[in-house]
Formats: sequence, C-alpha cells, structure tokens
Amino acid sequence: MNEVRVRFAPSPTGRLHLGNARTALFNYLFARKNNGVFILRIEDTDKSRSKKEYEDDIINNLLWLGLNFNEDPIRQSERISLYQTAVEKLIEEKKAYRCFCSKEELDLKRQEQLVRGEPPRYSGLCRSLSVEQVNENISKGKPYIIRLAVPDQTIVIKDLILGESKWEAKLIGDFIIAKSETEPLYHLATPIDDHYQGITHVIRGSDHLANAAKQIFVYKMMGWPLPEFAHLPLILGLEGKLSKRQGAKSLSEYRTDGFLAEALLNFMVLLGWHPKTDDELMSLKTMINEFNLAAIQKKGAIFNQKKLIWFNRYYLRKKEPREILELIDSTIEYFKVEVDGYRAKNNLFFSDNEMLKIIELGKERTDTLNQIFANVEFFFIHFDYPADLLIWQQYSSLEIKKSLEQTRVALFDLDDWRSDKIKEKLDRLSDDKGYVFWPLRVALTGKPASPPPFEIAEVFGRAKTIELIDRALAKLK
RNA sequence: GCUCCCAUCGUCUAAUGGCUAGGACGUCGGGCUUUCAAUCCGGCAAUAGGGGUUCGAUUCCCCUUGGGAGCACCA
Repeated sequence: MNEVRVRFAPSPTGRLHLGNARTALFNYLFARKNNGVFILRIEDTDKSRSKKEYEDDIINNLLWLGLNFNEDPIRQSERISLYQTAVEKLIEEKKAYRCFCSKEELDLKRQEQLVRGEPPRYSGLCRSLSVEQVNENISKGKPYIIRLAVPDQTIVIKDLILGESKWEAKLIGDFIIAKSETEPLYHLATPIDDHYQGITHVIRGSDHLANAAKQIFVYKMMGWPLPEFAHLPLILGLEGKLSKRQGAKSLSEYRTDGFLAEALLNFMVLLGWHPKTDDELMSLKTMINEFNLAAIQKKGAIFNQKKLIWFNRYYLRKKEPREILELIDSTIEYFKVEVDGYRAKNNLFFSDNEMLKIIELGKERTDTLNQIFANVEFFFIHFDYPADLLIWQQYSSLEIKKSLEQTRVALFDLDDWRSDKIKEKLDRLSDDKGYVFWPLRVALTGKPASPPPFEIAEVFGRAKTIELIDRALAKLK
C-alpha cells in the first residue's frame, strides 16, 4: 500500500476563502488520518491573474488555521519545462495537435451549437491538418493553441464521495491543454503535477467533477495510472452560491473580525461531514481521529453564520485571559492601537492584572475577539447617562440616593478591596439586591446591562469607584 | 440549451427495509439571578410530490418538481 499523498492546489487569484479553506482542511484531515503527506501547490499558470499577495494570504491563513503542509509548496510557474516536455511528447505521438482556428470562428461555432441544442465544444477541425499544413501555418506566424485529440470513449469517474458518473468524449470535444508549448493550461498542468508529485487522492470541490473527466483523458494519453478522486460538495449561501457579494468573507477578514481559528475549523468541518458520535465540539486532533472521507455528504451545505458565532463564543470563553491578551497583541494589532488610544486619551492606565480581569469580564459577553471590549468600554471611556437610569424598579429617587450613600460608606473603609469582599459587604446592606446593585452598576458603567458591579469596582479601585458613586449622587435630587 | 450531481426540522446533520425519525445551531417558554452573559429544564419544527417493489419504505427503482455544478486561449 502506497503512502497517502494529497494536495491543496489553489490558484493565487484571490484571498483564501471559506470554501477553499474547507477543501484544504479535508485534505489535511485525510492525510493526517492516514499518516500521509499534505502538500500545497500554487497553481499560477495564469500569469495575468496570479498575484504574490494572494499566495502569501493563502499560505499565512493555512498556517494560522494550523493546516501545516509537509513539503515546501511548489509553484506551477516554476515547472514549465515539465509541461513543455509533455506537450511535445503528446504532439509527437499525435495525441495532441496545434489548432489555428481564431477565437472569432470558435465563438461563432459555439453560438451555432447552442442554438441547435448541442453542447458547445470544438469540432476537431484542425485535428486533420497535415504536417505540411501545420508547418506552413507556423512559418507564416499564424497563432495557434494546443488541443488534446480526445478519443471517442466514455469515461467513468469513480468518485469516493459522489460515486460513479459517465462522461462521453463527444460531448467534451478536443479541449485546449496549452496556449503554447510553454504556456500550459489548468487541464494539463494539474494532472501532470498530480502524477509527478505522486498524488494518490485528488480531493477538491465538486465544481471540478467535470474537469476530472478531461484530466482522466490526459492521464490516459500519457499512459499514467489514475489517482483516486473525491469531490467535495460545495458550500452555498442562503440564496444560492456563496459569493463574495453574498457575505463570503476571506479568512483574513474573519480573522480581523475577531474569529478564532478553532471556531472556524470546527465550523468548517461540520459543513458536509459529521462525526459518528453526536459530539460536535472538536479540536483539530479529534477531527483527525474521527475523520472519514466516505461519510461526507453529497449535497451542498448552506453556510450558517449563527452557528459559526456560537462556536466562536464557545472557544473564546474557553480561552485564558492571558491567551486572549496575547491574541489581541499579536493578531489584531489595529485593535490594540485603538485601546491604547482610549487609555492615553482618558489617562486611564491599567496594570497587566487589571487588563486580564477586564478581558475576563469582556470575553464572557462577546461574539468575537475584536468586540471583546465593547461590553466593558466604560473602563476606557468617559461615559454619561440619564439620572433615571439609576432608579431600580419602584424606588424613589431619594431611596436610591440613600442606597448609594450606604454603599459609599460601606466601601469607603473596606479593608480588603477584592470583588468577593466587596460583594460580601454590600450583600449585608439590604435584602433587595437590586436596590443596592442596580444603582451601583449604573454609577460604575452608565449602562443597564453589565458584568457584576463588585467585579467592576475591584478593577476600578477604591478611589475611582468612590468618584463614580459621587457623580451618581450628584445626579439625584 | 446540453451534460453531470443532489434532495430528512429554518440551517448543519444522525438513523434503520420495521418502536414516539435522534443530536447541534437558531427560535419560543421557563428556572437560576441585581442587569447582561453563562448555565439548566422544556416546547415548536423534517423524510419535496406522485407512482411502483415489499407484509412493511425516509431507506430500493421510476417520473415530476426543486436545488447545485460544468459546458473559456480561468482555475
């Protein structure tokens, strides 16, 4: 039994998005599950659309997710001679030929075929050109492209996920495999690399199923054995295709929007696949153990943002405040700047311990990392609120004033300024907790909803707490 | 237009030719609670439709409908 070798082969024509990332994940899981090798191949044969920037984005985000590849990534643009040799061999053996038809002619024929209700494909006109005719055309400098001379056969794709499907050669036609000897196209470069890289399982999106038929012809013409194919169902948006316009964000965007790699991985793996057990919460390690290609769903999965958010909340809550602080510092730099801005502007500085406490309070109440301070912004900004907000239920303004005065006295000479001690002391003030804690919360936060006021008081410290209580008292007549 | 693929709660999915079709997210209601969050308990919610095969079909077959993908000198 050969070693399992799989590849993730994106073209660097855009940022890594969720659909691609899931394809990478499934390849990775399959490789790890089988103690195999996971390879990254950059398919940059289209020079005009490929960009280094996108290549970097893809690699950085794969690494961020933890989908490490085992070998150095290869670029198709650096393997031109490999494809050239293959093209020349195919032409030599009359398995491929130069086609001199112009684009205009082809467009016209395509239209005609469509009108007749036929699938649009090349007629094979130039296949019958003699060597002399070809040479004459070349010497005249007539432009050409290279087509595969597709034999009249029916291809059966045996897909590990989708099962068997049949594809007739006459409906495919002699497709183009290269623009020239040194400019290979996808349908040629991909099977060649898969062969020479010893890929045993081609795992990719099901939008490539029809391409598999074409590529199988290349394998046959080259006399190579076929790899296994597994075409993954596509991820769809609520209204059909998951497109950039429909909120399909790049991984980079999810990252700066405050999503955690753990959440994204866990969410993605459940799109089209499910573990045997009902336990959906999985680390990468658990996924590897549980993964099974045959259990992958055939139908496309619709992306459910709310579940992603739920996973994100879950993993955020599980993280230690220290880890979160590091994540904020390292991955969300712009946010650190923003927070530092708050602090400088308001002359509010917190020690590391105080920051950790703030994060602990914030992380319980946020969907995403970048929103972690949103619910505890009162620590960083000057806030104001209407006096009415201080009033708890049916109490009068005077009674609330009394409550705050009692709180002030109780806290003023509290020896041990810790949240549990603060709570303990305030608990004794009244049987109606709301009567004590509600006005204090509003005094300390300016908000009707917040973490417990005694926790906040601990971070603020005695002086700031008393100051804020005095501000509240001044609002009450 | 042609080819291929697909079809279980709103969404992701589990299950078996045979108990009340299970779980998760969401949603609704309740408990806890000073608020929010968290958490706990409970409810609503699905086998697209029509034919077969069978004692029996969500499961196997056919048709319809619906959805998706492909048909580039992109990948």
